[in-house]
Amino acid sequence: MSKKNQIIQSAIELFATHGYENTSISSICTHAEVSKGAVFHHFSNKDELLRAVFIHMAEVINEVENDIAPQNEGLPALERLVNLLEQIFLTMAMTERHLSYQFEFQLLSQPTTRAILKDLIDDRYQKMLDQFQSILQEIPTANGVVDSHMLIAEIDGIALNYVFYKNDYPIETIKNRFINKYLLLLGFEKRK
Amino acid sequence: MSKKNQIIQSAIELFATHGYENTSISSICTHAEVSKGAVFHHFSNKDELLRAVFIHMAEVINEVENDIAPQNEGLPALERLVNLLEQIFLTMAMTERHLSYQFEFQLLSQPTTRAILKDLIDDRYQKMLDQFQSILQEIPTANGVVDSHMLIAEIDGIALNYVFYKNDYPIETIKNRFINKYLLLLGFEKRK
Amino acid sequence: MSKKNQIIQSAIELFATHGYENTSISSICTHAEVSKGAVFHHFSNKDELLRAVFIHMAEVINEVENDIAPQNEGLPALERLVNLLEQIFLTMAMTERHLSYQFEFQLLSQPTTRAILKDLIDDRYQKMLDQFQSILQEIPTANGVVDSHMLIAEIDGIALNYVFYKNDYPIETIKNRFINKYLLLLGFEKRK
Amino acid sequence: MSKKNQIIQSAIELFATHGYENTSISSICTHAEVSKGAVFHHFSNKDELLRAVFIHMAEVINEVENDIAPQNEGLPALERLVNLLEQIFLTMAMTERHLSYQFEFQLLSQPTTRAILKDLIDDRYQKMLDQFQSILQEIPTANGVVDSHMLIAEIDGIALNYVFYKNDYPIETIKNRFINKYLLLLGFEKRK
DNA sequence: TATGAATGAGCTTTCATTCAT
DNA sequence: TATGAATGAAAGCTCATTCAT
Repeated sequence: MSKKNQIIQSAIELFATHGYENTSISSICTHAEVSKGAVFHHFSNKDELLRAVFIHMAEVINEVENDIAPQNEGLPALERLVNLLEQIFLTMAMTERHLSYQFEFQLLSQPTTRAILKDLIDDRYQKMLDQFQSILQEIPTANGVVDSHMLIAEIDGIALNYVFYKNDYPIETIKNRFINKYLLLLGFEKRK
Repeated sequence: MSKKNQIIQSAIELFATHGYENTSISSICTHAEVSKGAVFHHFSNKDELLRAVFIHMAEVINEVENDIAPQNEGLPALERLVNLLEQIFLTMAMTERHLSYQFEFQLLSQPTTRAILKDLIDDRYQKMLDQFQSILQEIPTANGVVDSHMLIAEIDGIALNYVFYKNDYPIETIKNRFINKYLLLLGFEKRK
Repeated sequence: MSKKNQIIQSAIELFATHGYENTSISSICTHAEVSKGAVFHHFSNKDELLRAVFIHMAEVINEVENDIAPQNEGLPALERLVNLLEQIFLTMAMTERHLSYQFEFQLLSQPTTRAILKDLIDDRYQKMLDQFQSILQEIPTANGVVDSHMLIAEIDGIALNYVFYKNDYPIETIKNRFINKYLLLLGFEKRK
Repeated sequence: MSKKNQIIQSAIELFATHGYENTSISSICTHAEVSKGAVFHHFSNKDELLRAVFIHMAEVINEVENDIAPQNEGLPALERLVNLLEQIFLTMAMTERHLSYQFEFQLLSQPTTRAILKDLIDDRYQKMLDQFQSILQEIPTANGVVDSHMLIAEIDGIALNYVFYKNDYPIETIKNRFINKYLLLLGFEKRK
């Protein structure tokens, strides 16, 4: 792995566990086993490193999603919606993803990091919005824009609470009642 | 207002707008027009100040809620649920509350602040859980525990997204569809 | 006990165990259960408190010595010398005295405290010198001035090492060989 | 000279003259003409700087001693003892050494510094003990362990008093009577 | 590319001291 | 006498960043 990648990997880990402000460049160097000069050679400053980290994380997530997405081709909208939600809850339950979820919430809710990443965050939100809208516009009972916002928000909220309360969280039951709620709202029958 | 209160007020404002880690005691002193010594006279360290701030915020919120709660006495469970949700969305829409919402998400998602406030956060979550459960247990079609968790999580998520995207956010329509979803899930008719 | 005395007692204990510079007025207040105002009411500043502490300690030591001294009246010089040395080693071995020995060495060897107490320290040294000289001048083989200085210095050194190495220190044997050395130097027979 | 050495040199001088607790890192920086960052780059904290200073001083002293020691090879024990004592009194009388003597007493008698340096102080004491014992064990009338402790303690005491009272101190006469005392104790004739 | 010594501003915290009550 | 809130200078230490090598 290149030094640049070592740095990004260590930064992800340390930013996520201790927070951006509480992670010094020094500690990243120690963790990544590189010198301070190396960090500033590859990234002009700490903010740029954070942006690189955010972009890297988005790429990793995209790869995973792209692996699954094609299977949805050609299915009716309702099935695609349910499949998408199932997939989202599935990745949410993967414990190795918890850290990156936590990290993202941190970046969103901290004023400084939010400002640094503003454009990237907005892009990312727009993509999620498009993904849901492209499905919902095919369902006449749906309010494409509003329901997309609502879906994203609610999933965010569930992920937020889940990753922080982990063990005791009834995530499986929530998933089922969550999907059923939407089926009913859109005028379909409950599952099971 | 006592100096101690001046300090807490300034801390709330600055912590919320710049983040806990990015707010120096010095800047709080300047803003509150007190000396550095005064801060450490009243709070043993910055962490304790944060806890005092969190407790103060919870008290203010409680007062508001207690003003409204009594009106719910004696009503049927479903009506109490809808009233509660209406009230939550109402306060969420009050722009003067946006800052404190943002602040809370920040505190929850930042590992350091979360650790400092762990007990207080847990208490607060438990209280919200109890509030929803005491209503839902009277509705046979509800799954008291699960639905309470889900309600809290979804409201969190909507608030999170709303306070960050503000102007463009279709909060009113979301509120209505949100409440309708729950009515349908619990086997009732949609409103309107 | 008066507040003033409470303060002095606490100051002795804390200065001795943590050092003068590492003992804050605040910690003395906590320990003595008095307010900060009380300390500055009785002592104009921290230096004056130190002087009061030093004077108090000297008084306590004097009282002990004066209890024993009269028994030496009328004895021949050599016997008075031996008795005095025996008494000094006896008090040195009292564990409750170790703290005040340590404290004194601290005050002597720290430039700041030494400066604050200069006059008191010099007085005290002069008194010890006089005490030994008044005995030694009656012994023709002694060099009154020099041997007094030497006795004081050596006793200091033994006390210094003893209080720091405590348990393993062969203080009893040292005492005997120490006294014998002086008997031989002054032309007398060894004891025992 | 490297910056690291500049820092150590300045620290020795300032610690010795003002005391460890009364010497700020800032003042060391000014004196050594380096930045604060440089100090903390080379020493993880003030305590570690003190340890480095102590170790450096011990090395310097060792070099001096090693220059003289070989001349003692092969001589009878009594002569080696006298030579060693002569040498110790000689270095004690060198005014440029007074500062480091004072400094050492300060470090020994201050609870905080003593704790920081505990292992180094104990090592150093053990070495002195070994040095005396290796000589005394060849003299049948000596009590190797006890007399070594006593010698160290008494020399300490004399040095302590000498460096603090300097000018008026009859150090030369004390030296002679000191050595004679030991000659007599060990069953030999006085010198001169 | 990469190193790590060096910088200096800024941080949290401590503390002797003052003063209105 | 006694309190304790308030002050502000100064402490130890951290850290992003620069730069000669």
